[in-house]
Amino acid sequence: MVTIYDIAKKANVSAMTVSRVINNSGKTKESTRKKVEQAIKELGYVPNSVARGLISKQTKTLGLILPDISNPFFAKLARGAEDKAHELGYRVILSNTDEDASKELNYMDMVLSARVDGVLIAPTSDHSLEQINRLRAQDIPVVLIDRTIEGFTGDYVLGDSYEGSRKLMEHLIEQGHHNIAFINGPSNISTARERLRGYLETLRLNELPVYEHYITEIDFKSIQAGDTKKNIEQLLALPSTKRPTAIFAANNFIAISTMRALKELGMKVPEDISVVCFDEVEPVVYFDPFFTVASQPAQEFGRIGIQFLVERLDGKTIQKDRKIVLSPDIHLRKSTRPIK
Amino acid sequence: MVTIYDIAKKANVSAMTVSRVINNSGKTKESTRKKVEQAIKELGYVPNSVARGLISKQTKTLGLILPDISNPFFAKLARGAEDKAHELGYRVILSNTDEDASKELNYMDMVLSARVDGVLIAPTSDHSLEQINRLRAQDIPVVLIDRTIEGFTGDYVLGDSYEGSRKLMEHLIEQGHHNIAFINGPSNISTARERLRGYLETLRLNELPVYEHYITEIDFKSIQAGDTKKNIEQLLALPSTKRPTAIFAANNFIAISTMRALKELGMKVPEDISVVCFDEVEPVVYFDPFFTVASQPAQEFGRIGIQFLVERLDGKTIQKDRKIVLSPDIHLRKSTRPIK
DNA sequence: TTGAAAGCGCTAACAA
DNA sequence: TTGTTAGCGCTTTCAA
Repeated sequence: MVTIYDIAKKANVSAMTVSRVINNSGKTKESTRKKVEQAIKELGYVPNSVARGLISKQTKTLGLILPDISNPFFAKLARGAEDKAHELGYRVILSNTDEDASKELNYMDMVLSARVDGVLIAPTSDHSLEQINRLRAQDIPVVLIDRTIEGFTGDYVLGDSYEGSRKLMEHLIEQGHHNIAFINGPSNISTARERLRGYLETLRLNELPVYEHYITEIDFKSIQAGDTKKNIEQLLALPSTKRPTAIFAANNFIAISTMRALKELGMKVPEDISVVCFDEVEPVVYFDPFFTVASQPAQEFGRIGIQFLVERLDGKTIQKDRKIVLSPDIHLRKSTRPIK
Repeated sequence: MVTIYDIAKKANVSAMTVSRVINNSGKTKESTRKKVEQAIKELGYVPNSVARGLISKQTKTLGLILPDISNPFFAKLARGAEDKAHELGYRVILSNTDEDASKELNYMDMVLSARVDGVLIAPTSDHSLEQINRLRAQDIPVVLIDRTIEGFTGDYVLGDSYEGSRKLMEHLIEQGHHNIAFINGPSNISTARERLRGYLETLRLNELPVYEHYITEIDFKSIQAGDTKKNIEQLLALPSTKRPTAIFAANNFIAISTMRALKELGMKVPEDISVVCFDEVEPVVYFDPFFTVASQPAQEFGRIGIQFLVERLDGKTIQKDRKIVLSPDIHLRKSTRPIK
């Protein structure tokens, strides 16, 4: 592997001069710079970021910690993040937590040992705060993405879960639905709490009763295991007058598993029951927009998150926490229909 | 930031002893190890991989270079790769080339400067060979994923594009389709060449004529720009007896843009025209399997690719190139129908 | 079983 | 404008 000393020898200068040429720092005579650049080209030299990182304490690497990159929402977010990071001269290390706190901890150690300059994370739960503070203790800036955490101070980029929830619910109610079931994610994730808040508030504003048995929670692993069907079966087991006419699925994966369960149970959407959800069900949306959804600008989440992170690294002078909450777009499509 | 010297001081030993404890190398007395471990815990020490990497010339980091992580096929592949890498103790740096050779070159420099231990790449075209050889020249193992390159020697993990193509075509022909258009990806990508070979061979075996104007190519950027519509319009402009009754879209993104164009042009699938493609259109497939596809085990691509890569790093003793070609699964669904 | 010295590739600080 | 020296945090080598 070629080092600056090889270049120095070839160009008949000192290693320091080579360093200056590479970094465009200090003064170098035009002619020596030419010589050095020539040698670099001939030997195919590429600077060693590892050595550079050791001395400068900047690895130009960021950690991106997400629940699951195979969820199109997070894939888009990751794409936005990676693009922005690359624009700004940073590399991105990817991790998938599967919403599992122990995996998350594991990846925290990993990014710590890698000495990343900053971390963009969608935390698995409020308990992640402890891990985040571990990073903070090492002066590693952390920006939250998609979710916040109780007691967290710092930058974040979220979607407006409350607003999206309000709008989806209003839509259903306008369509005549009064019995609306809500299949939520785990309430230790902020988006779930906000979506529940929107659900309850909309019922209240419309003077509709809250039926506790309409509200269920399901976590990532249970969705994967196909347990959504149990939630649905319970709802359908209710006496026909009490059975929900619509389901609000709190995210795209819940919506998909809900659709699957409904199908297996012989229920047609929207004929027999209406369904709405958060997040697009991509990429099919491009040719057959089926779901009525609250769509979030995932790619923007990623771009802005990285932007904030890097600004913390560069400027260091930003005093105030920046908390961005992006509004979802409501798309009315074919998974809902008016009743009575 | 805590270093081994801080630990050494606290535990009243030398830095070297701390190093030995951390790495479980050499002999250390039980009691000193305890002392050191205690100090590590108290100070929250995490080893610095950067320093380690400088001396050991192993960064425990791999490069993953893909066209676009927001394509569910590559997202799944990335998920498999990241999981396997993590199991084996490696970090993954993610890059998106958008099938663009200059972006690819850019990322090659990036992984080179990061001194990754190995690279898993879906190359943008046969021209990527030059870049790959640059890595090889630095003794960085490269494993190809999803695609191969003319003149490449080394490990790869591909899907059997020829076989998938053959089977999709046989299915269409069995259904009575004789006029089958083929919208392919750019022929400088091996999968496109193999899929074309399968297309042509199936026509030949069935003694059907090849119509040159049925075969078109479209690249990544043109798909993004919505140009697929032009290809479709040309096909539909043919006199009705010569118009294709089915379209074979070479991948999921082409299929989606084809569906969209057909819709805009007032054509229904499968009523007016049948469509088949490569790769699942996820995640909708889980509740509404629409497309007749050749489905590839994307996650396996990633897992096996990383496995091969790390084996090169560890063993170094593998002489023979390992070339894995995984068969696709054909799923017959609702996007095709028999004619006449 | 433990420690001291040297050096990985680079750059900050100073000197020439 | 260019070069010398030292050291980032760690591990390899050799010595005790």
